[in-house]
Amino acid sequence: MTGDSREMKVVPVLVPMPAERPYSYVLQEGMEAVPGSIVRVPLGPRQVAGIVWDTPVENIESKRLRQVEEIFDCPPIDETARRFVDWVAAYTLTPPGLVARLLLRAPAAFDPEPWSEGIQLTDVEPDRLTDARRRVLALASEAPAWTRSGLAHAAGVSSTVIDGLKAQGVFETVMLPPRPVVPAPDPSYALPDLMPDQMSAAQVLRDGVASDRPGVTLLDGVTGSGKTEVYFEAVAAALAKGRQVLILLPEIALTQAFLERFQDRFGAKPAEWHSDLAPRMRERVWRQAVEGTVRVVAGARSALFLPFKELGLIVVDEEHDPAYKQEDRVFYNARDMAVVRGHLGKFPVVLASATPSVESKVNAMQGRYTCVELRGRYADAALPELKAIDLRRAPPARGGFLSPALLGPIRETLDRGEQALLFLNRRGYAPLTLCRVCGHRFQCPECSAWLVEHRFRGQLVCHHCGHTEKRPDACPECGTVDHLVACGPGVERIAEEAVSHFPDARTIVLSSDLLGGTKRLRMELEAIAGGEADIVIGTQLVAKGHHFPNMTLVGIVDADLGLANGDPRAAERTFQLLSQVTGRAGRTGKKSRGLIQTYQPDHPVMRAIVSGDSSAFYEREIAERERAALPPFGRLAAIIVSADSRADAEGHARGLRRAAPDSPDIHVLGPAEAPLALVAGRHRFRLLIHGGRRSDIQTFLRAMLASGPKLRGSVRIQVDVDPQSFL
DNA sequence: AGCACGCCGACT
DNA sequence: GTCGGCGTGCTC
Repeated sequence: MTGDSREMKVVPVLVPMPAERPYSYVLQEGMEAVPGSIVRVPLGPRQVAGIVWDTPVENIESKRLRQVEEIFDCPPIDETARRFVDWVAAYTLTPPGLVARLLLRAPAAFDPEPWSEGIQLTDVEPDRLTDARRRVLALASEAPAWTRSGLAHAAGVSSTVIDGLKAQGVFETVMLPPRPVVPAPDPSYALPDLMPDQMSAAQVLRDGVASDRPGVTLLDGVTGSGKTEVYFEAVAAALAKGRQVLILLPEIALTQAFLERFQDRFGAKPAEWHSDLAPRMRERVWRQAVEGTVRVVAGARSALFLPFKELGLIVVDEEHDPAYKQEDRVFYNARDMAVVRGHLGKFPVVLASATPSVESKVNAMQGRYTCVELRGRYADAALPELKAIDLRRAPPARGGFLSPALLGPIRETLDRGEQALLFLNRRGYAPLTLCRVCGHRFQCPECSAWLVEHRFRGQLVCHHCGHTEKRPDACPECGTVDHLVACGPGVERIAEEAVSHFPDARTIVLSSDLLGGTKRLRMELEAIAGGEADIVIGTQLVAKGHHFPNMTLVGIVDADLGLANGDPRAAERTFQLLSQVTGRAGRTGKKSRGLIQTYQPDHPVMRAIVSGDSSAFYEREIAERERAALPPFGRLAAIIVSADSRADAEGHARGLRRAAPDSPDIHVLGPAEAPLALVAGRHRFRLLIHGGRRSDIQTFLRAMLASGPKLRGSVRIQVDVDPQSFL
């Protein structure tokens, strides 16, 4: 070796920005990095954390290279997690750097947690004993080490007592390792008492975990059939094997009640991971996941990107829930990516739901997933009696929206001292306001959607873009005063109607525009569960999580709402939503019922809900999707327009339909649902195409470019993958 | 993603 | 004459 060519060690580093490939950096003298090491590197004017990657480094002029500043004292991100980042990046058309950023969401966690100072007993005897000293010494021998304040507090003495003993040498200082965020769960803490079908289902899941058999199991069980207890057995099996477990839940379902159920089974709570976790806790969970201290994490979708040391099972509860889709920056569906992570890590994945998504049903039918069904219900959770109210036969009184066939049962429920829930998935007072004189309709100036009246706030609000304006008294078109009429119902209007019928009942409206945010919402939900309301009128946020022990009547105000909005998943969503909402009435132990107001009592969704048998509904839905070449059957070019978010996409779709009337059917789905993307310009505009032949897509694009909205720059096809190729 | 640079409209 | 809008380009 010649003197001037001292060996320079160059490493690829994935930096947290939209780079298509890792950047190259030079290691300083004596630095040792392996793939997965977390490093601090200069990037432009600032310093960022990046991950040492393993794709070969290509030649960069050496004068452009900059040095790695620091290698963090942190276990390297493992091979599986790195392949997962690459996979997600390729599948979602996201630069790998941005995906890597999801893994690095806890900046302070790259340095080890500090050890804290503690004390432990020595052989030295104190010079004399006092009452306080006796208590301290008695307690101190019960554990190997204590913190100074912890021991003082436990013994009920001032910490000066400890200081005195320490000065004599009775205690000595020791360094204590960081405290685990949660105690270790014990897989055999409280073995459950399972019913026969739960037992066999649990056995299937346990076997999958025990035999290290990777693969996906769809756990399909009606509300109240005990799915949670069943998948807890899979969790127990994974824990017993020394593996970590991730339980994914839609954010709203991550409740105290769930954590307590887990604690009842395993003797300790799981670590939590969600968006409003305190930063300090977030860092501790991240660090303890990578070090393997934390054994079970219950988290929202972003928990999928925690750098687990030895993950051995993922459970996706409520797998059908749209909250698993992330539609900003990195577009992904956490349920699908969980399947991928399991596949790459060669461990099992359990998808649980009472109303599985059509995709998962198809995957189960076609043998990609193992299907485990739970049919039975606990005795004390008998199904509610469900009935459709045919609004053509029993119409509401003029100007109202509640049928006499629903009002009667509400009265009876109130008379029994029980609670009623009226469900309407529409915020505000009325979805449309018009002028009775000239017919003017209030529209959003930004996006041309109808403005929704919010009477409590005295505003007109666009539910699309958030635009608000004051509700005027006069028509802006013809100037006539006091002739504006509200059309159609929203929850506020239903509340008004309920109050007029039942003035003595305590009525409450629950919707996401409730002032006071999630905290207030949680309090309201608890108050309702505690019996502080008689009639609850709510949007879809009442569908999840909470148990209302005295809720014996559920009325669906407009079951048809949402069936006719052009969304290819409209029927599926409605089925899932209605079945969750009617399920709110089924867990009381008392006789309960669900009444469903509809103009289409023969619609497959209504039949499925009322009969409790969804098989015909799924069959039809699958056939329909297959015919229309919609997901999960992406064979033909079903064109989906999308942009940076679903709301944006709706706007683009409207523009596109106007500009290119000959374009194929345009279905708007969120970006997270579409694996093949055409990118026009840079960020502005994204067309996502589900399935389809490249030639069809190009034909469509050519037509669109000729007649469509102005597209910046060139249009290119980035990726071409089959939506199910990961299985 | 962040950040700098750069080129056209309303202001002390 | 400048402040500041956001369009464009770059980061090993």
